[in-house]
Amino acid sequence: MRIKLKREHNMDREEHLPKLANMKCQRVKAGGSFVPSGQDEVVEDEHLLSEPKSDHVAVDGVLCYHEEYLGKHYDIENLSCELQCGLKRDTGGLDSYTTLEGDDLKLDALDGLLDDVEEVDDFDAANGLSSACEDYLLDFEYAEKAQENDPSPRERSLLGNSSSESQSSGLSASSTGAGGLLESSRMPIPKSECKKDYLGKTVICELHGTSRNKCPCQPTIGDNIYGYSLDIQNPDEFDNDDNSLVGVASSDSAEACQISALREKRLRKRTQRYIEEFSGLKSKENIPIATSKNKCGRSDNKFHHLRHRALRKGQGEKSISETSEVTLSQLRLRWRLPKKEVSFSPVGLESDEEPFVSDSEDDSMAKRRSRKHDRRKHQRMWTLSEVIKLVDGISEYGVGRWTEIKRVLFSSSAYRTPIDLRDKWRNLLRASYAKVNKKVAEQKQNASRLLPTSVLRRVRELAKIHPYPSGHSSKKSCVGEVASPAVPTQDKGAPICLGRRNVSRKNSP
DNA sequence: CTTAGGG
DNA sequence: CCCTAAG
Repeated sequence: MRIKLKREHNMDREEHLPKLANMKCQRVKAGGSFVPSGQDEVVEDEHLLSEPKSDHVAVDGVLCYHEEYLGKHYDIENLSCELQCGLKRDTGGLDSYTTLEGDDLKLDALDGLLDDVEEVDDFDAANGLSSACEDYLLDFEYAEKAQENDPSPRERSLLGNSSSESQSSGLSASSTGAGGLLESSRMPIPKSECKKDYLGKTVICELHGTSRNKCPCQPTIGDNIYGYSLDIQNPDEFDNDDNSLVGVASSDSAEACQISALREKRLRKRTQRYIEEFSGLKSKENIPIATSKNKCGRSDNKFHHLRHRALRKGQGEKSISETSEVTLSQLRLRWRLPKKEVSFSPVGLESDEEPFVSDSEDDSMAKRRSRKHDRRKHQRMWTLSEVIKLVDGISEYGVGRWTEIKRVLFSSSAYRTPIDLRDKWRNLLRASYAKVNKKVAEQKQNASRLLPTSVLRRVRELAKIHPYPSGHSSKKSCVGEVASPAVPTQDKGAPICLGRRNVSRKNSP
């Protein structure tokens, strides 16, 4: 999105702009559900790919096949020239597009491009770093160009600076002139390719420089180069953006895999792998996980927010911080961590659990599965709030109505299945029994890890009411009894059970 | 499909 | 958590 907008703004020829703008908007909206959009787009892409037309080619090229095309159809020089032209005009560099876009073809190409971008974004979308991918892609092209073109040294220097800046700055860099330049340069490339005829030759100075800068070393071209450049360049970006990248990689990995499988070959593969590795290495940084569910919002917001969040982190949003701001690495750890951290989060606060982690988690999970065939889904700690919800749900709906409870209380948390609820309940019961038997003393000892007494009490009560195995004894519908018998150990003054839960449900069936 | 039960 | 059997 951002890029697109940028382009529009940048475009010198505003006449065309409106068109593009509209188109873009539509697309975006239509795509609105970034994730879902994938299918259609994919189809399109394929279609495009199949077709030899330059326009399509351009698009494709952007995504994956860029190299081939370059080799076959284009003179890099031309491209670079065009690109540069665009760049020259303004740092935005999108101009090239604008010029190109005048034609329908151009538009198409653009759309395709955009779509692709969006798709890419989709991946990221979850995480909200749309730009990262693009940058990534662009970089590739970039590298290629660099290789092919012979940039003049001086140019290089110029661009070099800018490029470096952009990288360093990370995503935000785009905003900066340098960043903009880079992006623009990259973006235009595809078009320029298509259009190379059009622009034919403008001067490339700047571009070359940039490209050069980045990948001065690469002698050869081709996949190797591709990878090469990638490695070289990305690190920086990753560092800066790694959040986004990582997030991206993690997010939607499943979808990504599917979609990517179609076209993306090396591009995505590398990225993911790369990302993963990096993520592993870079546990250091915190990656905020997107909390908001709506995808659109996400993509846009994330980007900006990420940093802010990082900054804010220290502050005290307990509940939120816990959930929302989890690094990938942290997340992993967290799965294995003792409950403490999680369980103690303030109960009420978590608006809940799920939003934040769910996406990232799912992604990560998917990722892992895909990678390792791990069957076991990584454990997700039950938070106190969750437990409470569960208990409430059970009290309300009765034991055994896991799906109901799931639906009502845990609808937000995708990762909790009815079975999970049941299992959790089972464990709670066990715990409650244990406690009862052992008495308070132990509770105190373990207190830190254990559930709050209130919860325990409730669990116990429920347990009495319905013994886990559905074979509930219809026994006590009434509260009074329940409270009295076993619970002595604790001081609970008032019978908790009564108020809320009706036992009735259970009996009925 | 959902639940129970066991691993 | 996962897997399987049973309703």
